Amino acid sequence: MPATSAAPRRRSGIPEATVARLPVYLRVLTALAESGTTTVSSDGLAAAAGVGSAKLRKDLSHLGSYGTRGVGYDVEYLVYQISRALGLTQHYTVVIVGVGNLGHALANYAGFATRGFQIAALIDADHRRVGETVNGLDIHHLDELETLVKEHEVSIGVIATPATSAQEVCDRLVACGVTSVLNFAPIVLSVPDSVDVRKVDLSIELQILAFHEQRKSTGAPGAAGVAVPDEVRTVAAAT
Amino acid sequence: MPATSAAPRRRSGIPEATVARLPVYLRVLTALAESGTTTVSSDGLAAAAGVGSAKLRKDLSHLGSYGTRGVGYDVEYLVYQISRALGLTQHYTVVIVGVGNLGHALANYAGFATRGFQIAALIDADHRRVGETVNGLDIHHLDELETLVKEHEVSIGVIATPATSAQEVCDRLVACGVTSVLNFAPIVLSVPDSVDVRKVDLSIELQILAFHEQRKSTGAPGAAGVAVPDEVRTVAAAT
DNA sequence: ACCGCTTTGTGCACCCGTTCACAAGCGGCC
DNA sequence: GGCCGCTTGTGAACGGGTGCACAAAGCGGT
Repeated sequence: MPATSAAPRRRSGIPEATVARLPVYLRVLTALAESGTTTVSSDGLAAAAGVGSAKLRKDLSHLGSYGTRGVGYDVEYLVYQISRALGLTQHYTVVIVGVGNLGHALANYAGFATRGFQIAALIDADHRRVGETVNGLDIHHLDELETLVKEHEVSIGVIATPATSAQEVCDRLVACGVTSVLNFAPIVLSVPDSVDVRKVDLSIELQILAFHEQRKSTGAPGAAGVAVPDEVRTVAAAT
Repeated sequence: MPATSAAPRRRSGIPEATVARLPVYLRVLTALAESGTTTVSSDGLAAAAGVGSAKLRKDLSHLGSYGTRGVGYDVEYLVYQISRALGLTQHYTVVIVGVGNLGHALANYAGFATRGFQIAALIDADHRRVGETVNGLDIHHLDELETLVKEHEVSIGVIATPATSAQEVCDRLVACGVTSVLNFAPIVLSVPDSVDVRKVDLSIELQILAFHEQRKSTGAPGAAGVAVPDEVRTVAAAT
């Protein structure tokens, strides 16, 4: 059965919506730290992260009271606390399955290593790619998936394969102990409830933007209720 | 400085949460159509999309009553209605800025063209890449950005540049009329309220997974048989 | 030592989204 | 033609998230 969606997982004290924002705060804070800033107010941090200051304070309050009234937050300390809350003080091992264009991009992505994620292996189904090296990482064949996952105690699998093989790869990952999956293939994966899946879908994001584009181009001042226009007015698009 | 507002956008009749799921339904439906299925029930469609059937029906009810009680939904008709609701019956032109690994992946991604998004141009700051061809598309230099955007009436910009140049590129896109931005760079972009921004952030997704991994490993070990060192028992008193 | 300024942390009310449960509606079977 | 089973569409209850507004709490200046 597909788990999916936002389950009411409250075993931890931190709301899911907050968890989703913590990495953003973390990134902004590390940038601040590198620029030499030692202290930041909730207003400042909120502005940099693109959220409201009240929301930010409430988010941080779920981790504990790590600010100083009248002053703000100590950047370095907050970085540590957020990292710990997110579990980034541990090390996670990752495999990337599918070394096409996207797989290459992922293998070269700096954001992985800098947050404690170690890429244990790149895996591809194409024998011709096996043996190649991307960003210092060897490409292994799909046959070795189980061996590699167990050997490196991989806990997170990244699927960057074509849609047709994504479910099969996912099943194999889950079967040998992977408990979290990041899926870039444009399909809905079925996994046991015990496995977390997050998906990143380029096409979906574009379509959501298209929806908002449409709203803008239809003028739409205050239409309520409404006759659904079968035809939409485009500004100047005649093909 | 206009910070990005994650405010509830209620200007259209369709809730934002529903809009985010419509592309998923659309994908499942097109797959069904290709496999020859002509009608589908809310239960069947919901299962394939990984959501609850009640939620699916409520989502679709926002578009209108396009189902037949006792029967289900006509696949082809529903595809059309969702496409129309999302604005995919219109034609959108896209530029991709930054032709690194990720840019290549995007340029080759089939999901763009198949949903009515046309890539007008690939743009990169590196002169050495200019003139190359990716997936039949020429790479132009960053200097031509304004010209290309205006000439092709681009409405959506995709930013796949390094973080350092993302804000500048974004500003230039907005300045010459782009009203929607899909950002892959790991920074928070500042844009006027009139511009929609969606971000896709690999690192953030991984960190969210890490959080859930942590929860699993600190909870009940013994599922799946992967031994994890449990040195992270720093839990403060939970009230 | 006190006062006033600043900023955090949070109680509260509101709103969006999810879920349940069921009446309404449609097709097919007898 | 009437009944029966199936499925949609939706009213209503519920829960989580957001934003407001303010009291509590430090710090610096006098």
